[in-house]
Amino acid sequence: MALSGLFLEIFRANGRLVAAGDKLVSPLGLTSARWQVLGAVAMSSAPQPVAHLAGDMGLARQGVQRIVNELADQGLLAFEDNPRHRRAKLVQLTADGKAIMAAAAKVQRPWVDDLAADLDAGKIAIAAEVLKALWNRLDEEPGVDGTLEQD
Amino acid sequence: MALSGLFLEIFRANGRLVAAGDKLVSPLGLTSARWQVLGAVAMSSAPQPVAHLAGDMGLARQGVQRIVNELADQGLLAFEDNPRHRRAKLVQLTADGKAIMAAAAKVQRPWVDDLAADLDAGKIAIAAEVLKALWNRLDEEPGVDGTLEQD
DNA sequence: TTCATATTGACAATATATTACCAATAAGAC
DNA sequence: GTCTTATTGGTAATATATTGTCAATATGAA
Repeated sequence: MALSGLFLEIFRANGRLVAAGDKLVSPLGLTSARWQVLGAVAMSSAPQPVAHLAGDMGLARQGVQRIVNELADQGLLAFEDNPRHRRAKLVQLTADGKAIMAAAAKVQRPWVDDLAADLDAGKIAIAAEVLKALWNRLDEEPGVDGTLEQD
Repeated sequence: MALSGLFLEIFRANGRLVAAGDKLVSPLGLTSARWQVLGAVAMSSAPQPVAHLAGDMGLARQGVQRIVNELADQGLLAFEDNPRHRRAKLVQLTADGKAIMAAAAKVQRPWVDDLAADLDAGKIAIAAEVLKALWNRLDEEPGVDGTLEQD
């Protein structure tokens, strides 16, 4: 089954990407996970509560919460009052957070460009399309009772 | 940059696959990680020491060691003396281990077939090819000093 | 309003992974 | 033979992520 083979490649690629990301941004005092959280905040058009960020990333709410709290302690993220929900504060990049993301982008760009040079752009697009279709199907996957579970 | 987008899809797909695998084999008392270790043992043509299995999986030796030890305590794996190395025992599936892998395959097959039905087989192959090329490049990636690090 | 439901954050327990370091073993250079 | 190096397993500390549970808050139905 070709699809099972793809699964193994996804596991392997994921591990290497996390390791490579850790190495890339460790001089900035970041890790892959923290960088990804900062990226999710940066990419969102408007400030989001933690639960929404976790949903975007496809991760459990609680894990993202832990990292967001630590990044806030570190001064890279800040909580803003949410007029629509008293508890669900909106997460924003601070000036320091924006600066560190700019620094990360600066080391990331040549690294990604170098990687991309060896790969076929059309095939990259197809791979991204397949993976997105795959995880979208997995998100819809019903439980044994036919319901979709949350949290 | 299209490649950066692919990275995000890999992270998302990885998380969903682990979650789906956990759900699939939890009735058997397995997790995704243990299932993958058992799979690595099953797929190897000859019994391997733990360090080789970890290399095949692209994971740190120590993490695989922990799971192998637990699976051995559970009676699913067994260590066999290695004539070429006194410490590096060879890991093998026990009868129980083979039975549980057969049971896992039985629930996995229809699940994978169902997923594959919605995806283009040719594109799956391309995606696997791209991911393999990607992590191969990441494995070669030199450190800042130009050397390849191990362990 | 009142009630049920969903969302959100907080906290704890656990599984999964990493890195770092050490000891035992093996292989090869000399 | 000796010495150096690489491989391998063991152990510990830590980061990452999951699930489970609870309380606070918001939403919508009755």
